[in-house]
Amino acid sequence: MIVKDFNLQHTIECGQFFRYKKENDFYYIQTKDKIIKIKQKNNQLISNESDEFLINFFNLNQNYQEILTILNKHNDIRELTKQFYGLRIINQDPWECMISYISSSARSIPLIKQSIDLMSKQFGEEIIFDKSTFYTFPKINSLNDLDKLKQCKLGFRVDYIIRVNSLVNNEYFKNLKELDYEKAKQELMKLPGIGPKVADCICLFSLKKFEAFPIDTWIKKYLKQTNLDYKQFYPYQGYAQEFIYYLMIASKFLYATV
DNA sequence: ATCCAGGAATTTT
DNA sequence: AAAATTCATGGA
Repeated sequence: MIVKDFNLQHTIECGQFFRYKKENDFYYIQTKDKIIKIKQKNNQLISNESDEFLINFFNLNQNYQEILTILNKHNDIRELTKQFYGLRIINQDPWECMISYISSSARSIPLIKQSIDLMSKQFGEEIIFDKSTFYTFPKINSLNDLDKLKQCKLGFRVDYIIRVNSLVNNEYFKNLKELDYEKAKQELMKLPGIGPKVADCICLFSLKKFEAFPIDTWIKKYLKQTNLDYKQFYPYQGYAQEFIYYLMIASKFLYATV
C-alpha cells in the first residue's frame, strides 16, 4: 500500500503502544488476537494485513496537513513535527488500551510491556507465527483469576485490574464511544485505577478523542520548562502531546546512554 | 541498602 | 482544596 504523511517507526516507537517487537526489518505488532507483520519502505507499507485494517489502525484517513497546520502555529512544536514527521496516533482496542494503561501507572515502559506479555501468556491463547510463539490479548471479563494475575508482576495494580474486569463489557465500550470527550473521561474515571492521566490515554489512544492531553511526569516537566499553553492546539492537543512525549523519552534515552 | 518509577486512592494538613 | 503518604515490585 502506498501511504503519505506516515512514518511507521515514529508511530510505533513514540511510546503510545506497547505490544510490538522488531525483528530484522519487520515490526510484529500485536493487537487483540491479531499479529501484524509490517515494514515501511519510503512511501510503501508492506504487510500481511489488509489496507482497510491498516488505514483504520493508523488513523490514515485523518488529514495530516490539517493537524500540522494547527500544531505548527507554535515554533517549538513545529520543530518536533518536522523531526518526527509522519507520527500518527494509533487506534487501539479500548479494552486492551484500558488494561495496558492501568498497568502503566508509576512504571517504566519495559516493565509495562513485561506485565502485558505475562497477562497474555496467562490468559490469552497461543499463536505460532513465523516460527515464533505469540499470545493473544486476554478477552473482556477473562482477567478474573487472582492467583494468575499475581504472577504477572503487576504489584498493587492487580486489585484495580481484577475489579475493572468485572465492571466493563462490550456494551460499556459501545456506549463509551458515543460520548464526547469530557463525558467519556468522567465515565472512565469512575473505574478503579483510572484517574485523569489514564483516562486521557484511553480517550486519545482508543476512542479517537484527539483533544485529550494526557499529562504524566515527563509532559509536566516539559510544560513547566517551556511554559507552553497546550490548549492552543485544540482540537488536536493529543497529537501535540505525543510529539512532546516522544521527544522526552528519546532524550531520556540519550542521557541514559552517555 | 535506599530510592523511585510514564498514577491513583486514601489520609492528613 | 492542597499536600503528603501509601500501594507492590523490579531495577538503578
